[in-house]
Formats: sequence, structure tokens, C-alpha cells
Amino acid sequence: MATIETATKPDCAPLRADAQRNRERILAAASKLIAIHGNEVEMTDIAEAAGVGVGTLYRRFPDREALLIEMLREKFAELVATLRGVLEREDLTARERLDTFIRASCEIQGRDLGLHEALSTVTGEHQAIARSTPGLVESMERLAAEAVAEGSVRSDLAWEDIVMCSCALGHVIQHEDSLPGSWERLLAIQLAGLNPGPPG
Amino acid sequence: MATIETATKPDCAPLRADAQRNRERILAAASKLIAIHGNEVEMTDIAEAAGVGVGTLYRRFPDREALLIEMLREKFAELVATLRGVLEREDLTARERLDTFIRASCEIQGRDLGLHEALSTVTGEHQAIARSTPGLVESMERLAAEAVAEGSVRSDLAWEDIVMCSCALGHVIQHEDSLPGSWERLLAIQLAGLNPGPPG
DNA sequence: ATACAAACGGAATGAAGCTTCCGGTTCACT
DNA sequence: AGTGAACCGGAAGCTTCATTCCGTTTGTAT
Repeated sequence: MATIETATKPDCAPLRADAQRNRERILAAASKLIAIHGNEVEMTDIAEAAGVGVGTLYRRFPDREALLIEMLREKFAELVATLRGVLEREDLTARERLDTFIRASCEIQGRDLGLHEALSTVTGEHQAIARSTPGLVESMERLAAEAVAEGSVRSDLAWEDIVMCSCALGHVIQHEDSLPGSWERLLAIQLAGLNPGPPG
Repeated sequence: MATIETATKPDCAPLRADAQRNRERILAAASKLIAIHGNEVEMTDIAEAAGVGVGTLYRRFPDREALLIEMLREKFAELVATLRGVLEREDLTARERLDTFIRASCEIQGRDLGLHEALSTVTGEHQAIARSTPGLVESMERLAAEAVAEGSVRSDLAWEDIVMCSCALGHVIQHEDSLPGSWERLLAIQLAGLNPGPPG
């Protein structure tokens, strides 16, 4: 609904020390719980894990949605950090960087259900956050463009394909229990599918 | 929890005509609503769509879970019918049959959120239903085996890979709004990824 | 036609989870 | 070391659903 703005830094009102500490604990607790259980965790559980009362939680964040958005913002920022780290690796070919990132995003999603859900979900804010995370789209574009330039992937590869492959893999990973250990197979299939078409 | 058994046919107590009619209306309404909105639809809405009161719904099905299970059983049966239809097409190569089925399963999942969720979900019964649907696994095995025998796919292709590809694609399709129309690209990538490895 | 077991509808119940409220506590500035 | 704004905890309020209950209606077998 409202415009999305970073709510962490702007000291519109420099929080009291204890309040600031609690704010961070709440975000950390939410992050951890949601990584494990997904977005359906209860406010009460987050408060408890953070070692504060629900009242405190609601003093810091107007409602559930606001808390989740702020938390996601952090997770996306970490994702971009990973992505940038991969882009800088000049010891790898562009294709190897691409594969490395896709694999890394699989591992991250395997560890963090909440992030996977966010990556997949369109509903309202999530998509807006992803797109507004500085550097996310740009870095993916670069990842794709460099591999295309190198000629080691299909020539029409776009950044959206990277997102799509990652989301699809993340989905399988999160449902791994039904077909244990098999997401590596899908990864192999998809990476093979990214190869350049036959020269003809 | 309990053993899964077909609850439709066994006339353990031949339903009264109106009751039977209502039972079918309820299943149809649930099927339609869940195809559109996913598993989170409300019992009241299902009852309303079926043109009955909630009380009636609960006379027919002990609880929400039971209704959903029965409905899924029907959906899986339809999926097997599609699969069998494809397997019979002798005008196609084995590889073409494989591609046709994967594409068909994409379209079905695009049309039916509930089925997609069921295909992906492990939680309890769903997986059991899928595995216990007569012919589902067997048909997929045959689909894979024939393509392997023909040499038109990677030689280690297994039926689980077909499920995985379908689920992964279904996931992307259901979240199409974020990257409109792009699931066809992932389909192309995955199908290419199924090609046999380089002869060497 | 009559009777009654079975079925019907939908208001009432209860559980679960988000959010608010308020009396008591704590920081931070003089 | 005093004071008040800001903060804290968690009980209570509210909403949303699944599920139950019960007085009324309907199919079907005599």
C-alpha cells in the first residue's frame, strides 16, 4: 500500500538504547523463525523468541506486515551481497559464476524457507521489495550478460531466467522430503538446459 | 493418519438420493474453488457454492481434511487419465510423448492451483494419495523408460525427474504474475536439459 | 397416505491468532 | 538523585474459521 522506504537508518527519532536493542532482537528472532517455519509463524512466538512481550513488538512495528517487510529487506540485501561476491570472482569464467550463483541461491533457499517464499510470491509488497533492492536486478543482468557475451550459455538468456531457475529449484528444495536429495538432479538438468543451442 | 481408502464406491450405506446429489455438488464446488483459490478456501464458501448449508457438508464429510482428500483423489485420477492418454499416442516418439505430458501437466497446474499445491506438498496425506493413485507412478516410469530406450533423453532419466520438472514448472506458473508469460522459457530450458549428454 | 430415519440449514460454539490497552518500569537528561 | 517521556509485559478484545447442535423438512418404504 504505502510507499516502501527504509525504516532502519532514518533517525526520525533516535530510539532509546533498550528500544533499539529490542528492535534488533525482534528482527533477528523473526528472521530465524521464518527461515525455519515460513511466513506463517505467530507474532507471539516471535516475541517470545526475541525475549520481549508482544506489546513491545507492536511498539516497534505497526503490524505483522511491517515486521515481515523490514525483515525481508534485510534478507534481500544479504542475497545481493552473495551475488556481488560471486560477480567479483575473476578466477571463474562467466558461466562458472552463473552456475555458482544459481547453486548458492539453492543453498540459501534450502536454509531459508521465508526467503524462498518471498522470492516466489507476488502478493503485494514482496515483489516490490525485490525489485527495489538496490543492485539485485542489475547484478543479475550483469551475470547473464557476461555469460552470454562469453558464448557459454544460450544467447537469449535474460536475468528473469535466473530468477525463474532459482525459484523453481527453491521450490523443489523446500519440498525435498517427498523426493529426498533429488534437487541436485533438477539443478543438473536446468544447468544443462542453459547451454548454448547446437551451433547450426 | 488412518489408512487411505476409497470412500466413494463402497455402498456401506446406500445414500439417499438427495444426499448423494449433494455429496457430488459439494465435491464439485470444492474442486472448482480450490482450483482457483488454493487450499485455503473456507468451508462456508464451499457449502455456499454447492448450494447447501455447512451442516450438510459436515454430514457428508467428517471434516475439512476428509473433503480435501476425497477431492484430491479425483484430481489425481484425472491426471492419470491424461497421462495414459499421452502414453497411448503411437503417432509420437517416446520423447515427444514425454514433452507432451510435461507440457500438459503445466497447463493443468496453471488451471488448478489446488492440484499444484497437492503435487508439491508432502504434508501427510497428499503424498500418500499421489503414491497410492493407481497407475500414476507406473505410467510415469513407462514414460521415462520408453524415452530412455529410444535414446532421446539423458540415459539416467527417472520418473522422479518428471515429477520434479512438473512441480518446478507448476510453481513458476502459479507465480506467473511476477514474470508474466515466462514459464514457457523455463519449460524450454528444462526440456533442453533433458537431452542426452554429449556422445563422448 | 403415514411414519420415521435420514437429511437439511444455519445459528451458536470454540479455538487460534492478530492487535490494543494500560498499569508498572526504565532510560537519559538536568 | 529527580523527573517525565518512552518503554515494557502480557492480559483482554476482536475477528476469522472450523465444527457442532438442534429444530425443521424430505425421501422412501409400508
